[in-house]
Amino acid sequence: MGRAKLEIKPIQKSTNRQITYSKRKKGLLKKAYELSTLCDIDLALLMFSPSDRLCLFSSQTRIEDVLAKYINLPDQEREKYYLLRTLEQLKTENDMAFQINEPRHEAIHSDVEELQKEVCRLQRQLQISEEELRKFEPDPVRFTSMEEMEACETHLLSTLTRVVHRREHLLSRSCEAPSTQQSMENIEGWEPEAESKQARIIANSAYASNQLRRYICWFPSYDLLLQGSNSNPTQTPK
Amino acid sequence: MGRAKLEIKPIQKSTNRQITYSKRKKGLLKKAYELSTLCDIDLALLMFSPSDRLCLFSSQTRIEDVLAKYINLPDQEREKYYLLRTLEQLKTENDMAFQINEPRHEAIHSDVEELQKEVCRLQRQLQISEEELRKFEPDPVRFTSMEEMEACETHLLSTLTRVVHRREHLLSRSCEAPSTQQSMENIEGWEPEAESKQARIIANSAYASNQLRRYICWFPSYDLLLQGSNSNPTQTPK
DNA sequence: CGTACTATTTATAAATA
DNA sequence: TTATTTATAAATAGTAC
Repeated sequence: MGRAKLEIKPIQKSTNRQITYSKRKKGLLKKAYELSTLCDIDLALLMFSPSDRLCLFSSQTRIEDVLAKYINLPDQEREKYYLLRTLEQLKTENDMAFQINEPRHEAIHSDVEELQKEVCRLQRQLQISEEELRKFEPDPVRFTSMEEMEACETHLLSTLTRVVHRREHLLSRSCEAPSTQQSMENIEGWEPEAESKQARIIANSAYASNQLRRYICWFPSYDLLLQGSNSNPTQTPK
Repeated sequence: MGRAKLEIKPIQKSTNRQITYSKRKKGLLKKAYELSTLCDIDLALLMFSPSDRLCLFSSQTRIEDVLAKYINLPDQEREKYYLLRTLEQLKTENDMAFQINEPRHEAIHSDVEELQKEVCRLQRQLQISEEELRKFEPDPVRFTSMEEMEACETHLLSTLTRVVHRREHLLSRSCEAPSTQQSMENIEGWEPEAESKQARIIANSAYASNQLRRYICWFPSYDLLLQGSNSNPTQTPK
């Protein structure tokens, strides 16, 4: 349509390209609007102008919902494979529906495949991190076996032990005899060390030592965990 | 175009609607292809057929990148606000660009706003869950204060205690005197209870009781944690 | 950049196979 | 159903403002 037939290939002249974009964008938006209205369907159209500005059309909220589904995958288990399935259908559909004598099929195909891979990858990643979180934040009612419960306990205990040892290690480096209550009360006069992170830690240890003492009182068994430590263990208060 | 002028409003007859969809979909895809080729732009088109089947077109990989950005938000901090920004631009642009005498502007506007809210909500949610995970999986070297370290320990300990109490509770419900080694060896003859979850748990407790005994040997201080439990505490083996 | 004007091409509604 | 034909409506390339 138009005075002359225009070959479908990139327009070289920048001004012409911009003009054509403006005109055809308007047309495409109108067509999209008409189709979505006539057939009462959800439709979204996203494009970037030659100067890379975003232009968007969407008929309903469905497309946003699809994006939300992408994002909310962890929460909405039942919709997890929705997209993957529709993309699979699409690969077939595209070859059927897109009957233009241009070598676009391949590009579309590989785009879709990349998208599918990405979705798969993300689903795997999600599954992994969900499992990881379950290890830490278990719902005790949900346990189905004692082994599971024990694995959880072991995991928590080892993390806890690691943290406790770390603190114990830091305390022992900060004063020569941190194992007695006497010496723990003396740590208020320390000089912070050079290393920035440790300096900050040690600057807080006067407060921390008191907290630790109270902590041990609350949990009499707790200090026993420290006995596995390489550094001097804190003694149980009598 | 066509024998008669067609009003742009939802087609009532299902068959006609389906026919019009097929025809206009093809046309829209062609237009989208032509525009994206002529102007060398990134373009994506997503639509759902009247029977809710997905049809997609995309000119390059850009749109997938945008989706990937949505999805990868947690990983790619620097691109976190890209979409939000472009959506902001869009709100202005839409009013300018979409010059059709139809009351679509408002709908588009509110769609965009919803999207923006969704993005904000997800960013908040992400931040929260990241913090939550840090509580569980701390890098001890990263601690900047003793309070932080202690908060972490308390958190781990309370989770651990919760799990331990839960197990203790289940064991005590499953046999009358779970506190002696003798009675723990007798639990192999239990009748599983009616409740499905608990039934599964209890079916495993013969094995579990042995595991627990070994566990207590490995961590002599561990059973002391149980003393805060409401149910009968497990005794420390002598 | 936007509009307005055509001469043409293109899309497609309705009919038909 | 789905594909093809045909008459007509719509889009737009080139042009000028």
